[in-house]
Amino acid sequence: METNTTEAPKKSLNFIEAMVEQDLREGRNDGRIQTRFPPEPNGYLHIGHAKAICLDFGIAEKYNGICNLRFDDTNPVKEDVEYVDSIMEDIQWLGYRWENVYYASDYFQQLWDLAEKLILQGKAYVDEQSAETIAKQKGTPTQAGTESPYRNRPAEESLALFRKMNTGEVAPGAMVLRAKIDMASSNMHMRDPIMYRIITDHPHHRTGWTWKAYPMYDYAHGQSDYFEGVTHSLCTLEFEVHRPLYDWFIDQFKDSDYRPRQTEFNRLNITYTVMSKRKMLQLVEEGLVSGWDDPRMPTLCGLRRRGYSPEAIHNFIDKIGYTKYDGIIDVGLLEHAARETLNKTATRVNAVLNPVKLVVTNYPDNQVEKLLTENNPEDESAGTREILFSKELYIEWDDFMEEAPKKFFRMTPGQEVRLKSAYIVKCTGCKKDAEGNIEEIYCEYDANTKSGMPDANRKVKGTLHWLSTQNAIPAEVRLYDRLFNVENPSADERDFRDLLNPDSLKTVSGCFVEPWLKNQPALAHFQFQRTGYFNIDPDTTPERLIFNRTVSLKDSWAKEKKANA
RNA sequence: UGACUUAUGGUGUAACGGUAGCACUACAGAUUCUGGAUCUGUCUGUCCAGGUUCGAAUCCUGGUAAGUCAACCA
Repeated sequence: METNTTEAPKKSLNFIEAMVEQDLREGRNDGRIQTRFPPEPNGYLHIGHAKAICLDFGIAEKYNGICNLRFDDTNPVKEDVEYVDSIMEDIQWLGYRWENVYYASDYFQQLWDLAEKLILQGKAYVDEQSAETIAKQKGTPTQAGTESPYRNRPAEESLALFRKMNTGEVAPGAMVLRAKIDMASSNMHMRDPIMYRIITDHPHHRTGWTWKAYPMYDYAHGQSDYFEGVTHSLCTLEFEVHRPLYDWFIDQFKDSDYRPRQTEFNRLNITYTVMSKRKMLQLVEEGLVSGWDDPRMPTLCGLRRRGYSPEAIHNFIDKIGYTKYDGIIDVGLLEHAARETLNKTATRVNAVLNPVKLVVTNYPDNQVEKLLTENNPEDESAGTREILFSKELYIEWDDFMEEAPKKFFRMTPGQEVRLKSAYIVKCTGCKKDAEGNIEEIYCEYDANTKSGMPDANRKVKGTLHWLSTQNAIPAEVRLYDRLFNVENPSADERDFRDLLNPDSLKTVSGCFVEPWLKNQPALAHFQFQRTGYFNIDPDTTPERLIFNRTVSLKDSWAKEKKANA
């Protein structure tokens, strides 16, 4: 008796979902689930952030919780509203809605009050040593640090100085507030970490010049979680060593059973790609790419411009999973996710990237026919459209060989091929100039083999895409390849700029496409039949139609050619 | 020569003490009006050494390897 044959196979939980379900079973935090996505507004979101976003928002969605967006804006030197806007746009593009938007800067007063309390309890002190001295005293991972001479100053003294830190009376760098924990801890982060530093030369993007002393990440982040009622604070592996400090701060202030908990997962690495904000910024600033939204960039705006849909991103994130193992994902998986998603939705069109003229010698000179072709064989509801056939056509250079190997199923003298949605034609030769360069190719068509007619079912090995010279319109096509030549640029000892792939962008002009593509909106995506998935670049103007290649189609002929080369 | 974390085919990810499975890749075949798509099949794996157990990828001990940490960044 099989009762559940119609049920989808149960997808196994990742370790975070398993943890959440256990927390739910145990009634932790009253069964409440709350997460947050906490970007610093100092750069554009990339595919690695998408992984975190899908987890933060996904967990909340799945377990009837809420997820807030919180900007961790505690360092006015680096942050800007420009980034706030793009971050919100990208999250929404991915299809998520936050419950609330918060800013760590919303809590500056609360954080300040708590810090004063900590000082009064003798758990924090103002240190007047220089940054260098403090760094030196910190010790090394294998060597304990030494205590600051200011460590045991009276609490009232620290409090008075702390207040001065925020009035402008104290120069940046002259004083910091430190938590008094353990200078001998094996965890460097517990060696009296800095809680506040003075920044006076940059206005904060939200609070302006109001504050002179700003809280550091470790203090502000955990407490913000606590203020908001976050239950699951999910972050990447490099924050693992921060967790004891996160917990320490929570312990100092916690006044009920509620407690947020930090859990770390592996960040996303992809082959032939860099995922560091610093390196991306460098690529942009040094003009090595055209901008944050260069289609070769792993930023969300770059992927969007490249032709990736939110569905393709989700599809990819679903495949890679969440663990604590710091590996590197094959970029082929990202490409596969794009093909898989686009295959179902992209309208098939004819586009000839590298055209050569094909003359159907036995076709009437001035005749033109309208033929029907399907928009998407994967989706019958996509319907059909008309295309124009005439005596003179364009086909790809790659589809002709005067002397071809046996496995070449395309245009070569004496061989029959099908012109997609049109006729079966037989190649009869070509015309050459004085130097022997081929100028045009000749063939004869069989009038009884028009698509839909009985003779059209004749077996031919190859089917070619084509365009009529009567109505094809010119276009520019940008072909993208991986940005880097080495699998793992971050692990390479050479300067990452020396590892760039010089052929990551090939601009091809003189292409031809179907005329109706002129009127499509930016980012609209298509499959260029037998070639790949392409979308309309926002640089497109009425005079200049530009396409980006999102990803090529799998090409077993290219593989065959390579194998025999 | 410290602390924390991790280790399953080429890559990523399952198996929660009981048949090592899935996806991508690669390779073969079927099919096809896209050399696309689809379908079928094949190759390849539990880091090492001990221990506990009827039984270990899973638990324990010890190695080995990798990642992270010494910003007044987040």
